[in-house]
Amino acid sequence: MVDLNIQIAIDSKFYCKNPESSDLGRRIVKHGIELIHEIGYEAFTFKKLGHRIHSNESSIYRYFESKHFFLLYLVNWYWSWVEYKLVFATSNISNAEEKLEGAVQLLTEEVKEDNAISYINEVLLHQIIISESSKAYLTKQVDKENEKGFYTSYKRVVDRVSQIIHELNPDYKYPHMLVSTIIEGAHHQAYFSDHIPGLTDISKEKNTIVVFYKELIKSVLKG
Amino acid sequence: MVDLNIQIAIDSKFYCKNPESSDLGRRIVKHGIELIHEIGYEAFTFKKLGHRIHSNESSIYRYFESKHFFLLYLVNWYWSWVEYKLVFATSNISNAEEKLEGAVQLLTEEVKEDNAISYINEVLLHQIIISESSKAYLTKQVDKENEKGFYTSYKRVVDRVSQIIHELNPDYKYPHMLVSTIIEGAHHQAYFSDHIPGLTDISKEKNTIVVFYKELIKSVLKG
DNA sequence: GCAAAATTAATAGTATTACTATTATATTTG
DNA sequence: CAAATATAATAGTAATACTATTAATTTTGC
Repeated sequence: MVDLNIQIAIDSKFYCKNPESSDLGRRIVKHGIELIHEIGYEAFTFKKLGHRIHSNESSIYRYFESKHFFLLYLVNWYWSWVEYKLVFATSNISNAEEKLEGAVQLLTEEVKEDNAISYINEVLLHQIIISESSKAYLTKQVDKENEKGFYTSYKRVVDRVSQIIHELNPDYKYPHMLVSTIIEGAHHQAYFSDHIPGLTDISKEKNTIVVFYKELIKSVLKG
Repeated sequence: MVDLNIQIAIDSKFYCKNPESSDLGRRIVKHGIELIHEIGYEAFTFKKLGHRIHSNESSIYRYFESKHFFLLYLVNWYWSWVEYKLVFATSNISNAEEKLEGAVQLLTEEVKEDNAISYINEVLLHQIIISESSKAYLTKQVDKENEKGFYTSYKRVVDRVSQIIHELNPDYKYPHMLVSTIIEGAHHQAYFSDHIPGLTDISKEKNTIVVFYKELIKSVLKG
């Protein structure tokens, strides 16, 4: 995937001060991703992050209201990035079936290369999405946050793929459910195959997950 | 579903002292479920629970090592209960297709009735499983805990349904992935339809989720 | 080049959490 | 009815998830 040093614009509701606007801000995001990846969201604190980047807890709070908002920021960044890749990967394909296959590929495959230009390591971020992102919405504030549009970037991705499904099969009644089942499913399967393999059918050839969901969506849309 | 006042036996690794063995233990579980349902896992503490049942934080610690173990206990109870229902619902059906349909029904439908005999409210517990259970395994200790068999009751359910799939279609390569995709998917869809409806295709008639996954599994196994 | 503004760092403090340890008081049971 | 066990009460700890204040540094606008 060719990345032309893109800028992912993140809505200001996710931060106090835009972390893209300063060196400190970018270091917070970069090392924040690394630290969450290393020790997990529960053990992650702004104090530890401050220490790691030779800065101060209180300075990080000037960028992010809380660690929950930091996670929301990362999740949002991720889905905006996926949307960008999705548009790029499907824009000049006219055949809906091909377009859908490309989309499913993108949503279910491992992220393997880090775009070294940006300060965000997409490989690590993808792993964080798999193992931590549900903690962003499995909370008692979900309704309030949904109203405020905190999950729109995720919804936009689901919507775009649903539209492709609609092109291909206008009678299919559950495109959104199908897409979100595949997205969440691919994340779960990746996590399970690493940690609870009894819940999957792992094989050493790596792209079992992609094959499984490509077959699945084809069968389902055939009816 | 007729429940003959069944006893779900939970492995002793989940508790310090068996909560079924005393009135206090049963009150801890009963009101623990209610409290987690009310305020969510993050805000839930043994101190609050102790206060609610007019007992003491330290007394609860004699039953459960930590709130994480309390959640593991509940999750385990849930899957043991589902396994029981699964065996009951499929045992005297000889036709594999019918059996599978019954299984999918059971795994994707809403739990609506509380078996008032037991001290566990299955309706609330099901809701907790939907919104909190992934927090039991999305942790950095998952590998250690999987080794110790903390997720075997979940695996057993997945295995049983996978076996039915195998009966029906011995060539199908991914029965475990299909089953765990459906189980996790149904939970997600239930949560999304309540909280982030843009990710689903909700309709007021309630059993959309059941219909969706029954159709899905049929299509997939047809190939 | 310098003062004002803005940013960052350092320090201290708070309420709460997730526990452990100890002791006292009930309750059960042999 | 004494001994064993269960429960309750109290106190204490290190860490968390912050807020507030002040000091030091950097940026910028003229």
